[in-house]
Amino acid sequence: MFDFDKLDKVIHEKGRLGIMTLLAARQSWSFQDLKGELELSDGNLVSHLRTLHDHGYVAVTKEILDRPQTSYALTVKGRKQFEGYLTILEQILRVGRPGFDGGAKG
Amino acid sequence: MFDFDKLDKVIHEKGRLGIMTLLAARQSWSFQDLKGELELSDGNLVSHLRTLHDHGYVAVTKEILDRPQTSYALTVKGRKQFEGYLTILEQILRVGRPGFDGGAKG
DNA sequence: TATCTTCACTTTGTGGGGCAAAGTAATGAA
DNA sequence: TTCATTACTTTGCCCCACAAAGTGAAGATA
Repeated sequence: MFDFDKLDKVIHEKGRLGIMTLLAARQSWSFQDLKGELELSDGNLVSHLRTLHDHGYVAVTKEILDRPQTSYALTVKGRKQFEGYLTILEQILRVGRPGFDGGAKG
Repeated sequence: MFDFDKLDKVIHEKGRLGIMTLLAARQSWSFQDLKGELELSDGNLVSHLRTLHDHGYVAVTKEILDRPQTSYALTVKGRKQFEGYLTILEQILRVGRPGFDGGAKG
């Protein structure tokens, strides 16, 4: 009926889902921009980004401009996984909307 | 940009998200049907259903036919909360798809 | 009656992980 | 040299998902 059990646990967590969605919407984000948009504590944000990096979903680029600035972007793998995740969200929307009948038994 | 931080924690858990989606798709589900569709252990399924019930999202009906049969259905509150959840999923789909530009800065 | 099964549920224990708070190294500004 | 900022680490707490095993009630079977 729908593959809810295939929802990627790495992505399916509010903080990381927020990060992944932003990274999917724009090529590159600085740490500060992510922090401003998501309202997570430093430690929390870093730790989610590390989790995503450890799974190969996010690439990290460190440089120093005026100040140190780390940038984050989706990897090919990350984008693919996120696409799969979005596909399941679409299933949920389709099934969960009134009017759907997935072979009702009673 | 999108209200990911408003995702209802009660709903945003794989097991309960599966339950809520099924309950939204059809008026009433027996315990056995839910179990068959979701492939959760008894204890796990009961505990998720209790959590949803404790939050007022799910109504429980007990009756005895051939065998004991408990049925579950969304309450008005549950449907409303789920609708709000789906709305955020739509935001995520819109923002997370290639081509979106939420006011890119770089 | 005694036994068995099914159903729905409870209890127990374990492990994982989100999260906040505080601390830190590196860099540049004042 | 003092301060602020950035990105990150460490520590600790607490919640909770999950599995496994046990329970009581009801009917079926013999």
